[in-house]
Amino acid sequence: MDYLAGLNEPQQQAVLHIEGPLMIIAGAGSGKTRVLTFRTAHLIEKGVDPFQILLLTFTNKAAGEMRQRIEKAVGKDAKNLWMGTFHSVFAKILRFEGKHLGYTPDFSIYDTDDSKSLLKSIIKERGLDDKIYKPNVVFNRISGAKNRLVGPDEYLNNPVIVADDAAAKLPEIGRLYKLYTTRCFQANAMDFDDLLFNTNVLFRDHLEVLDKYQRKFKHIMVDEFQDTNVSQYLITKKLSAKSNNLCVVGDDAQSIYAFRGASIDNILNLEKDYPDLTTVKLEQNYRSTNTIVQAANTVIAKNKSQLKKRVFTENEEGSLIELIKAVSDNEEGRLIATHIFESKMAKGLRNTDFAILYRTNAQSRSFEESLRKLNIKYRIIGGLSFYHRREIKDLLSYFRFVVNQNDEEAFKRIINLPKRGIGDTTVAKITITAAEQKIPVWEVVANIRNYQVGRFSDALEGFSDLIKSFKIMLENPKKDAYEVASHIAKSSGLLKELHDDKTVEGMSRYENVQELLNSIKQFVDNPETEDKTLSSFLQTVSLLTTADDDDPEGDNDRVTMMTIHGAKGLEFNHVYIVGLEEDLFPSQMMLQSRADLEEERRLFYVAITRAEKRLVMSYAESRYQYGRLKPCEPSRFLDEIDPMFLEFARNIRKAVEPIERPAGFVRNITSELSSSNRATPAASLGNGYRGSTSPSANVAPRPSAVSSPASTHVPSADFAPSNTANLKEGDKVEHQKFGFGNVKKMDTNGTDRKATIIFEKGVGEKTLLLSFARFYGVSHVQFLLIGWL
DNA sequence: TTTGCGCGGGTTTTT
DNA sequence: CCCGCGCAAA
Repeated sequence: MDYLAGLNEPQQQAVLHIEGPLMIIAGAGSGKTRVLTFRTAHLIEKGVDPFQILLLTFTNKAAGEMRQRIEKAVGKDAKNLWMGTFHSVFAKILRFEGKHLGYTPDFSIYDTDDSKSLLKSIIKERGLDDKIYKPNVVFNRISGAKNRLVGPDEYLNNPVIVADDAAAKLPEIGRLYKLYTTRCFQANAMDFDDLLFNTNVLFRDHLEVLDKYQRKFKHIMVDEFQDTNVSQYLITKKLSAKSNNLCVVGDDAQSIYAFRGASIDNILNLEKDYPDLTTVKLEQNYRSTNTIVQAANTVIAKNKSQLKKRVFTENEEGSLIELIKAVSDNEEGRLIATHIFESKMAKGLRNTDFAILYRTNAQSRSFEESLRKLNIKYRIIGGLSFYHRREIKDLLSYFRFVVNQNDEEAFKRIINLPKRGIGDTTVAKITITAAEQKIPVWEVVANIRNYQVGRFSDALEGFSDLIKSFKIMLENPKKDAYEVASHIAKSSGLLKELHDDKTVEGMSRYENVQELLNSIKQFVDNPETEDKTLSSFLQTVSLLTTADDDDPEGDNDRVTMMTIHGAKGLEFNHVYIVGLEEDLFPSQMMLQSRADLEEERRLFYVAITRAEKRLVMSYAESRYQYGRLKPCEPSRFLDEIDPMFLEFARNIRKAVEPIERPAGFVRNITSELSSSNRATPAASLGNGYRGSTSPSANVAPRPSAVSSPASTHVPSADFAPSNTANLKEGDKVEHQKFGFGNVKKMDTNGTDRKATIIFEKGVGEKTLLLSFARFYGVSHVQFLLIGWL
């Protein structure tokens, strides 16, 4: 047990504890991941079969990283651990066991958009006004109920809830809940909450199944326990009832997901459910300077619901926290970007040492612009994820419908795409008929002549023939997911439609679709993929978390930007917490809806404790919103860390002047952006709120459902995108993954265009099929700044 | 059924 | 400011 040497006493205690329930209260930066890793390794060393260990993490990425670390300690055995998010692990189990509840293994997973869209249809069908019954509100209400394990019937029979809805003048919600549930079931679909809810139902009603998994999982560990909801907690409680080996790790001070049903009580009350609970507190922070630790402690000191603990550090005092006051959000962006630039130069830091954390995704705009101007590379985590882009959802919907013909939401999306002359009226008729007769939509579509659905049967028959042909291909065991997927993309006409769209947007859409196909190829080629069906790909994809949206292979030296929620579990040398303004952070909404500042404080606590060495905060005195400049007050949080604040307020930075460019800094003149695939940020970004506009295509990370190096495999593509049409020998190019290079040779083979490129960095010579390659730009098109000489 | 125009409302965080 | 919706016209 050589690894025990590096651990402090409570850490060792946690690692060595094997039998019986254990709660590890792990303060920020206290080495929680190490403890979990070593504890797992220790279990395996003591003879526990990895198949019997279930480790539930908050993101799939966290699971992957931890698996690697465990593998380092114990070797290949780590492969057999059950690890993942609650949603992904139990979705997997439901694929096997869903039959007990009437689902097939191919059930669809509805994302939030699908759920809301379905709710909207139901609301309209019931003749209710969707301005009063806002799908959003109804959905949240239903989601809340599910997370507390209140099913539709219990909902309708619960006088308190009913009275509540009546008081809110929304008495129909219970009915809607019931209908929604029925429709999802008919569609052979589960939403995110259902994955947990149904797991609970499964374990409640099918004791033989519960017993099977109780025997299977002898040791259960839950990371980020403070962010589990009742539904999740009950699953772990049931599963561990036989073995009594439940180990939870969490920090009540970092509970920031109450809005989605997480209950801090899980952690506060665990002792009641487990009288023989052993509690270990990890209170020493190894991450941050003392200044940062103390500031963080001050922020949550006034919170009422928390466990007693004292986070301390033996690290150096560190530099004072800095506060930057800007006139506007744009200036804020400039000041922060310049600050980063200066620190980088002064201390020889890399981009990855920096993170900018904000409360809402929409705030990223000003920082993007400013960083770009200083040629600092960045990446945005979160925001509009790749899989929520329209074109991606469209194609995925095709896949979903071919796999599961009951999937009503997928059906609605693709029935008239590309345009077949089937309008909303017809679609509504079909879905209503299906719902009334309690049959799947597909029944109606496939036998359209038997149903009175108007005169457009021809178009509908064309559609159903198309789906039938896809289905036949899907069921052919010789065809892998990639072949089926690319066939669907082509034959449906989706690819063609996007290819014909010559706008910048259209071309980027086309590339995204190619990118999706590419990732399916990688999924299929990946030797670690057990189940290579399209259905399995869909399941994987639906449960990706935002943090998984990362590109481990690419040029990774980038400043990270994300919401504070997204930053949980991460650490950075220098952290900027921006937009510290009243109503923004703490959020107006949060205070209105829950009238409680505590979670916002914890959020601030999380943000502060991400920093290792240096912490900078900023606020703007005015901010663009709906195109208008609005005055802002500094956040009350600045007062909450009062003693610190007074001290560092004296150190408020001078406004930073634009830096002078050192000699040798090359600026390459830009021209003609038109044929580039750059998302022309300057043009599309007004001064105001960016909303859900895609975050600058050129810097946003690529999707990596399944990541692997850019494919050298060359599938046939029918269309070559025109943005690389002018590429010729001798051109200098920048590729998203491989960096700069020179085009050595161009090959045209039918419609396929290949470029052989010699890259400057390491990778050497590569031949890339242009439709699958992504370039920032082509030399005669533009580069802003090439770099330092 | 599709398209174009005018109007109103929207902004939290995520599996 | 931008998106999505409802309504009217083609």
